[in-house]
Amino acid sequence: MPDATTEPPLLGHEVLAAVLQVRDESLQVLLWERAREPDVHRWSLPGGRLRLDEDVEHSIRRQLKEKVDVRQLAHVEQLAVFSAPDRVPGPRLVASAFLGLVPSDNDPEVPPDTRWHPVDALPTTAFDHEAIVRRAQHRLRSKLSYTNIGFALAPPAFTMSELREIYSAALGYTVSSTNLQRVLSRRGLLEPTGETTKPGRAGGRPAALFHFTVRGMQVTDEFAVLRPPAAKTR
Amino acid sequence: MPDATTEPPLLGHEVLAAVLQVRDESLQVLLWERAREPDVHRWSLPGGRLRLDEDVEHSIRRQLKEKVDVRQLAHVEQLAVFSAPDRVPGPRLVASAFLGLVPSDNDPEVPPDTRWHPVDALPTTAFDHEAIVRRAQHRLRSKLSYTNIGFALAPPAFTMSELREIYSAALGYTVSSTNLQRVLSRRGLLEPTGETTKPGRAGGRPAALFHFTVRGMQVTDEFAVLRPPAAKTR
DNA sequence: CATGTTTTCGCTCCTTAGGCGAAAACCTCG
DNA sequence: CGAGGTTTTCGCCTAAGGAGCGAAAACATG
Repeated sequence: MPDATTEPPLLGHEVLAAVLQVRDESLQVLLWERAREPDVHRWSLPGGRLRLDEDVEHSIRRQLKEKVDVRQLAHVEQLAVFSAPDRVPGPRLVASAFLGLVPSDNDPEVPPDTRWHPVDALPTTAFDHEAIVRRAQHRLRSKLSYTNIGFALAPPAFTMSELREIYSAALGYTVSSTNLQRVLSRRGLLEPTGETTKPGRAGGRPAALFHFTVRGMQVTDEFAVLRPPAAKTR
Repeated sequence: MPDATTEPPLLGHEVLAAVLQVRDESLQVLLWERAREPDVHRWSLPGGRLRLDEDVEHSIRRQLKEKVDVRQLAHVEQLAVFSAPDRVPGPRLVASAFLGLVPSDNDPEVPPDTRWHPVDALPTTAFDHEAIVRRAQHRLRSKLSYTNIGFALAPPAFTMSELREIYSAALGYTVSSTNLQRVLSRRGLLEPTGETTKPGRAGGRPAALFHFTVRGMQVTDEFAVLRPPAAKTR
């Protein structure tokens, strides 16, 4: 409520993103190494200050574009606000945290101080950034199960084995490609392209290529377990 | 990143809550009528400025305690940050929005300028508060289906008919008490207390009383559709 | 005690997740 | 070029959870 009774407290606001990608069979997050105090040499999430003329979504997209070359962000969503008064030393700074997803087929160019780190083997992180990564990881895992967010981790076309590996890496447990295909197809999210890949040098049956349908390409958190009444088909 | 290179922009931060409760068979939200410009006489969400010594969760809880007497908030969770530069007139103000849930059995005392409004018949709201209410409603509906958040809307003990009405009102469509009981019981969230109610003046079989189990009393968004491998029983 | 009302329970059906093994389709090597 | 090895695909089955429906149970009233 914009009242100017006394003096309203003003504070800094930053946006941070845990950008996740499956690479080398594991889920990894993009971090850069701090060169200055505080928390020198600790690893922190990309992001930066919120400008006065932009909302947080614009801001995180701009910052990611500026600091690291991540144009192919397939999905970005808010995670939560991190606002503990002492979350960073110095003047109060509130953070809007985001989850970003990059399809596994591209390898964006990143500055020299920036690296991908497996989320299961994080280096010492700065401030509360590890908590943010954990939150991102948890959100991704949940949504992989009950939404179609998987498309944001997968390349435009893929074999079921490839998709299986992506899902397995992100979920942290092995999923079978048989079942994965069934589930995604049944929901109308998956479609064969018609093409097949040539088998590896070890032989094996050539794999069919799939891609997500248009319907599968935007995130829907529509997924009821207590379903709406059965729409009475006649 | 706390760098003092140039001058980091400072901005105001408020916390707002869409407090929802099922009353009179419909899902309602707590709003108060603005007495001052801007947006006089429009209805807005309870909340207020974030203080420098508290995080947003503390802040919203404090503000709700101060402005309206809602001590029995069964559940509070972050919704999202609303940060459009022009979301309120005047100096920049970012909002952290929350969802709050009040069990249907209590009728908290509220100030005279404050009213409950059915979410399906909102009055003209101030600023972007309607969007926040919509978001809250959507979040509630989703989570009712795939989590056990329902306990926060229900009284400590209830009949299945009562719970059915609560769920129906919140979800916006009729659910059967038979199925509701089955689903919740199977998940180990529901338990009969052993007691029964006396039937109304119209007669009828006395209804058994239920309550949520301890396990059902904290929100778990654990709900995988792609389930972890079957834990190999034997 | 007949009638009306509300709740509860048992049975069945359908959809979806998951498992498993056989068949299909390719490779390489002798 | 056929045997053996590899990888993918497909069909068939099971299990589990959600949903529907009607009968039975348990009360009230006149």
